[in-house]
Amino acid sequence: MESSGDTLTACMDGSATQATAGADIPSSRHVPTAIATPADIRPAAEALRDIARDIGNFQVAACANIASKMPMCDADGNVLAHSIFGWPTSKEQWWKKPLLALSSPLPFACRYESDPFWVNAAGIYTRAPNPLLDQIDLSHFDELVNAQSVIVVPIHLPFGQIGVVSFSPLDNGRKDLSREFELYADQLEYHSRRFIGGYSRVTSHRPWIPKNCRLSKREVECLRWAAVGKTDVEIAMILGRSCATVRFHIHNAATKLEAVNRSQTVFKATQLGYLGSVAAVMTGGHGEHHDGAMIE
Amino acid sequence: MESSGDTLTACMDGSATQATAGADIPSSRHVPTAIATPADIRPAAEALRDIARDIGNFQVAACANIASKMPMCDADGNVLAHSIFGWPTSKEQWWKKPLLALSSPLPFACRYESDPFWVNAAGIYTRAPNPLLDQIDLSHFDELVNAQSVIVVPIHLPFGQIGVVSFSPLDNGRKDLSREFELYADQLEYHSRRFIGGYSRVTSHRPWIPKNCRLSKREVECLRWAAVGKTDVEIAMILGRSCATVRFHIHNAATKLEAVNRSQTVFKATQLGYLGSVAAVMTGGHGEHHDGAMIE
DNA sequence: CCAAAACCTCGGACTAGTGCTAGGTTTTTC
DNA sequence: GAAAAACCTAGCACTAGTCCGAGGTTTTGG
Repeated sequence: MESSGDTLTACMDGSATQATAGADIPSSRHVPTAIATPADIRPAAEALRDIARDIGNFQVAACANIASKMPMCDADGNVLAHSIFGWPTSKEQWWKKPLLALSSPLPFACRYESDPFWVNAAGIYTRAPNPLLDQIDLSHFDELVNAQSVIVVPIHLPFGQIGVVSFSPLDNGRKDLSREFELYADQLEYHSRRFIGGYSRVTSHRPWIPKNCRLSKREVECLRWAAVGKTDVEIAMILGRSCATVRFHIHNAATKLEAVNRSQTVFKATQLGYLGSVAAVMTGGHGEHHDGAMIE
Repeated sequence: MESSGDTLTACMDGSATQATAGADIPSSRHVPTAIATPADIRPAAEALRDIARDIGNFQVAACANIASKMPMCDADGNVLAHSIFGWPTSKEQWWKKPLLALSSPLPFACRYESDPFWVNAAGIYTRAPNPLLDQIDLSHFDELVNAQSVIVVPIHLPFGQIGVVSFSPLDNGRKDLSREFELYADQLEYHSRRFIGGYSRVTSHRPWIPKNCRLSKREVECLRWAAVGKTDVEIAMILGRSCATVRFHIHNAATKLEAVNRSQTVFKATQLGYLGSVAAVMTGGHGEHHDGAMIE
C-alpha cells in the first residue's frame, strides 16, 4: 500500500497544489509506471501490478493494441501477462483465454468509450451515460472474462491505436465494484495511461513521414464524403462540382499523404484525425447539418 | 488559487491514498471540469479557466475536434473562447487567429502524440522523445500561436476524434515553461481530458450502430492490407489466396460494418481500432515482420 | 453424433468507380 | 503585377464492386 500511496501523493497532488506557493519540488518526479526506454517496461509493469494489488487487490491485464494479438513483452521478450501480472501459462491458445478479459465484450466497449468504466455480467457502468455501450452483448461475460467484475481503462492513442488495461479483483466472486471504481478510477487511469502510452512509444516504431500533409479545405471536404462511402458522382453532386474535380482533390490528398489509392488515403487521413468523428455522424444522417469545412 | 487546490486535493489524492485504510470517502466526488449534461459545459469551462489561472496564470484554449472548425459552445450557443476563456472577438475569421494556438503546428503535433507537451518557437518538448514531432515546422510559431510558449494537452477520443487543450501564459513573453510543465502537466491533463471528453459525449450524437461488427480473422487480415494501399491482386499474392477470396472477405467485412464500399469499410474499421497503428508500420516497411493475425 | 450455421475457398462476366495524365481558370501571396 | 498556390475540367485505361455460381472446413448447438 505504501508504494502506490506515496507515489501518487507525490506526482498527482503534492507538487501541484503547493507549487504556486513556491514549494521546492524535485525537478524530476519519478512516476513508476512511466516508460522511457524498453528497459523500463519490466519495472513499470511491476509497479502497475503492485499499485493494483495495494489499491484494491486487483490483478492487472494489459493490451497495448486491441487490433493485435501480440502480447505485451518486456525488453527480453518475456510475456508480461505471465512473468509479471501472474496469469497462468496455459500451453494452447494462452492468449485467448487468460490474456484476460480481452476476449470479447471489453475491447468492444473500449472502441466506443474513452473514460474508464467497470463491468459485470449485468451491465457496463460508466461515469456518464454512453448509449453505444448498451448494445454490447454481455451474455457470455463470465466465460469470456475470468472474473465476475472488472474495472476497465480504455486508452486511445495516436494513429487509431486502442489499448486497454483491466483490473479484476483477486477475490473472485465480487460482483460490485462501484465503490472501488469511484475511489480508484482516477489513479488506475493515470497509471494505465502512462504505462500503455510509454509502452507503445518504445515498442512500435512508425517510420511513416507525411512530410507536407497540410490538406486543403476542398481535399478534406471530398475525403470526408468519400470516407462515408459516397462515390465520385455523388460527391460531385453534393458539392456542386464536376466529377473530375472531386477526383482531382482526392488524388491531391493522396499525394500529400503518400497514399497509393483511395482506401489508403482514407485510412491515413482517418489515422491523423482529419476525418475524425464528424463523418461518423453523417453516415446515418441526412447531411447538411454537418460542421461544414474544417481548418485548413 | 484555493479553488483549484482544494478540488484537486479532493479528487486526485485525498481519496485514493487513504481509501485502502478504510477512510470514509464521499460517494460522489465532484470534479468541476466533468460534464454530464449540456448544462454542465459552461460551469466546467469556468472551472477549467479558473484552475488554469490559479495554477500558473494560464489562458485556456480548447478544441474538441481538430478536424472541425466549429468552435466549442455552451448549451446556449455561446462560444466558450469568447464568453469564458477571454479571447477577443475579432469580427472576421475570429476562429483563425484567436481560437489561437490551434492554427498550425499544435494540432499537427497532437496527431502524433498522446502525452502532454509544451512548445516554444525553438522546439516541442515532450516527457519522452517522439521523433515524429521533430519534423513539425515551427518557423511561424509566433504569428500562428498568440504566445511565446504554450502547454498542450492532446486528447485522443473514440472514432478517431482528436481534441486539444492549450494553456498559454497570460504573462506574455515567457519562453520557457519547463518548470510549469513539470509541475502541472498531470493536473492540466486530467481536467482537460474530463472537459473535452465530457463535451464530446454530450454534443456529438453518433447514431451509428454496427450491430454485429465482429470481424473474422481473414476479414481483418484483408482489410489491413487494403488499408495500406494493396490491390486485390497484391493481397491475393501476399496471403496466397485467390483474388476472388480477397474480395469475398472484404465484401463480408463491408456488410458487417454496414459500409457501402471499400473506402468506407476501411474508414469504419480504422475508427473502431481494427487496423490501428500496426498497419502504419507496414506502409514503409517490407511486410512479414508484422504482428500476424489479430483477435477474432 | 448430427445438423445448422458460420466461415473459408474459388471462378467468370458485367457495370460502376477510380487512377492518371494533360490541360485551363481562379484565388492567394509576396 | 508576377508567381505560386489552389481550384476546376476532360478522356481513357484500369481497378473494384456486384451478381451469378460451386464447393470445403470449422464452430455451434441440440
